[in-house]
Amino acid sequence: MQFESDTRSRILSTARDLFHRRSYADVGIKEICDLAKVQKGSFYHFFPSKQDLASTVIDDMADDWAHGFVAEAFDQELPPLERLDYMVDAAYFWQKAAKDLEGRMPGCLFGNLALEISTRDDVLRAKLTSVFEKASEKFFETLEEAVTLGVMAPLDTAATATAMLAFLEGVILLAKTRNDPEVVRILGPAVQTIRIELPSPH
Amino acid sequence: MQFESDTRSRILSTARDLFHRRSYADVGIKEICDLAKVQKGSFYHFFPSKQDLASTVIDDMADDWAHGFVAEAFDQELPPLERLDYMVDAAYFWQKAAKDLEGRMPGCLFGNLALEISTRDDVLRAKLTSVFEKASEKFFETLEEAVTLGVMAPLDTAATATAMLAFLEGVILLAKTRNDPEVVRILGPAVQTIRIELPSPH
DNA sequence: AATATAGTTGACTGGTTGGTCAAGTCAACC
DNA sequence: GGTTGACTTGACCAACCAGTCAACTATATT
Repeated sequence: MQFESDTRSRILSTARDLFHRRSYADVGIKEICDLAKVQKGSFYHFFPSKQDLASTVIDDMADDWAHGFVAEAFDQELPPLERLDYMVDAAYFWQKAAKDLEGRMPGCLFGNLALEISTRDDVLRAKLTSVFEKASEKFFETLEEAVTLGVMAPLDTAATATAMLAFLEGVILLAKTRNDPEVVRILGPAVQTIRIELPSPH
Repeated sequence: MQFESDTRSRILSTARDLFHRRSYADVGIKEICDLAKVQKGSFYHFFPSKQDLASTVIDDMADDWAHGFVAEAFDQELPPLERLDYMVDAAYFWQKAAKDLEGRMPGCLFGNLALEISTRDDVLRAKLTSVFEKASEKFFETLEEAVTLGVMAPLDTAATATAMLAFLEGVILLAKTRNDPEVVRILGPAVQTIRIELPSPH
């Protein structure tokens, strides 16, 4: 037994790619197997069900994400407000690259899956909630630091962090609908203007 | 022949409801027919295909929407900034009502469909783009008025309008993922803080 | 060499999918 | 009373779906 069977990881990356470019319901296991050059039975040797595959895909992508450009964007070395710009830039370049390559803006895998399956599958919904939660925490830390450094007036950092994440998801949604990554570049930077004030004292 | 055949409108409202609560791919024509108490053949008498049904559902919902709470929220009588609050309130109450009734937050039908099918069907994607375009125009008019009245400092009204729409869609996406309409109530009002400045004259 | 186990193969199942169609019903009009 | 055309009926279809399975191979352990 290897660290990670080649077959398994081939299934995983193919599924991730197809789920991202199309949707959960629209991609069948047969198609995944064909593209990954794997037999049906082998698939079910590694994954008990399609739902379980989706669950693993989410974990897998969340991992890559956290160790990839999210880690880069939220680099502690960068001044806090620049991290927000970095995040927007990274989203723009990624979406643009995908569009240039395949003609279509795939959007955010997590956002896509969330809207598609969160009314049908509570297990996956919970998983996606926690992915968003973790992303929101990165924004939170960034805002806390910005406030501490005095580059941002005090505000409700927790709520604002979530609002910023929501904004980015919304921008990507709109950009995907227009199939135009430029939407991300134009609207994205406004993430810095979003503010939710602290509950007023007295 | 009536103004609108009862059968047709029964199919339409059933489909709209199911597509909204679940998804396009997850709802089959048989299920729509069963719930609408209509035979398969009758369905295909009125709609040439499932795609055409979806197209009609989008038009139908966009119409109801434009003449319903969007018309109310963007009422010319209201001060411009209050219209934004009204919009958020309306979204909150609608989502909350749906959740109280069925246990699930359905989110925004347009947003849901956009992420699910816009990489697969350009006809429907174009239709959704125009729905968002129209909504964005309402924000645009509101911002223009706010600037004219002097209650808002001059800014890039067109870009900000789209950004505000994106924000609301993102907030609803996150709320749906958490299955918690309160997210809309808490984050929604921050829509007023979003600003995209005019290109600097220098 | 014998055994155990991880991985692979591809045919198979029962159910569902979007969509078709020939045969019919019914009300309106000539 | 005959004809037209909108509407309805339900059986039917090929393709596809997620998932199963018994037989097989390859490798590692004893």
